[in-house]
Amino acid sequence: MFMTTLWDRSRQVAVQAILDTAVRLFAEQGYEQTTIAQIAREAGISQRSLFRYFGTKEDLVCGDQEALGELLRRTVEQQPAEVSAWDALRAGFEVILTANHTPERVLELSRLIFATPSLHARYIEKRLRWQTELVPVIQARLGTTTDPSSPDPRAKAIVATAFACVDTATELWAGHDGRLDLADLYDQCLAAVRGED
Amino acid sequence: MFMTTLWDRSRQVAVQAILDTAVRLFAEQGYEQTTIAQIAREAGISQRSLFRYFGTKEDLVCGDQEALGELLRRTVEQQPAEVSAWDALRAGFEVILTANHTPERVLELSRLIFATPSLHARYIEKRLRWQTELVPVIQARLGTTTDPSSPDPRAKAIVATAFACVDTATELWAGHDGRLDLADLYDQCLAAVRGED
DNA sequence: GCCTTTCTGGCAGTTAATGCCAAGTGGGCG
DNA sequence: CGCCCACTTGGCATTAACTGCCAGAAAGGC
Repeated sequence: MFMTTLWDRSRQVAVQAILDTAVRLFAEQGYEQTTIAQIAREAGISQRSLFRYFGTKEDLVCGDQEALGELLRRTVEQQPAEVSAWDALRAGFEVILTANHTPERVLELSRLIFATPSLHARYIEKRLRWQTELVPVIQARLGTTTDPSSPDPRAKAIVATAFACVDTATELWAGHDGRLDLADLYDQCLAAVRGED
Repeated sequence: MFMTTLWDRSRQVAVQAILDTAVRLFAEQGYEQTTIAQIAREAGISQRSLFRYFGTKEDLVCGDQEALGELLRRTVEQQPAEVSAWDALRAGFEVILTANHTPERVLELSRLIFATPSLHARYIEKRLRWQTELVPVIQARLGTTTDPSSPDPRAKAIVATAFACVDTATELWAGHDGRLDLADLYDQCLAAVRGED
């Protein structure tokens, strides 16, 4: 049923308000210099409730990635069978890009993540979970290896490399204030790695 | 001068004692369940001094990586000019591998790192610093790009990919209790990514 | 309107980490 | 040996990120 309870709605509003406050403060004075207490105060919420919405401070920046990971996996999975592993991953990344928030918000968050080592690390860690979910999908697309006695690292390696290129492209993109084309940068990274193309 | 003062020596002893205590406790009861207070108590040192030796709890596991990063950078840098970027990086990784502790200790630490999210994040963070240090070295080996107007993502992408393969190989290696050859796994990963070879 | 379910806020407590200061210890020197 | 300087150590207080607990408020079903 379309039972959007008031709880759900006010929750959505609260989450957005907290998120806006947090991102603004992070941009103004840096991530480490901003305390949870300050965010809670300015967002008009108790510290305790803030921790109920976002389990950790880092989740304020890279928290909503679970849904995106699911979208990515499904997109890659549903590519036609004749599409190569690399192209399937590329298609997935493309969808994620457009499904994201506004480009300005993405740019702001990217800058924050790449400027804060602990955030960058946590961000990559979240993405590692996406990677493990994608490995079987890519493995299926590669077919079985000729030697079934030793484990097949191909899928793992391909997925890890694709993400490394996404990361590299995003960092460059954020460093140039979004003036370059992200998809184009990704292609350049992949070309540099794979030689031909 | 070769002035190995008593301070330096006792410092070395203390560091080793703390490290042994910490790794043992982490293996016995897990990383998160072990407190700094407990490590300090069992190592016979004050909590305050422990923090002077190791700035953070995470450094107890992946702390001595600064020296390794330096070694890696220098090794890659000193490869002959005719060695390709990929081979130079491979040579660097090879040196690091053998320069490390005993394989058992490495295996133990790897398992701990891959099993503990916060440790994994910190480990990634340290490696990201290695990457940024290596990018100019690889860039020099690649030569300048034909189009100087747009930034050159090649070095960044190559370094990121090489590390992604190291990470993939290490995870597989740790998952198989070190029964496989790490260098061999790395080569397989790179072959899967780069096609030929 | 009443009762159950769920959410909220405050409070105390834990843990990692940092600054400060007094006390201890090694090392050089007359 | 005794003295002084440099450096280290340990305890204390403090901060910031979390977590558990409990009382009270708000929402939803009847």
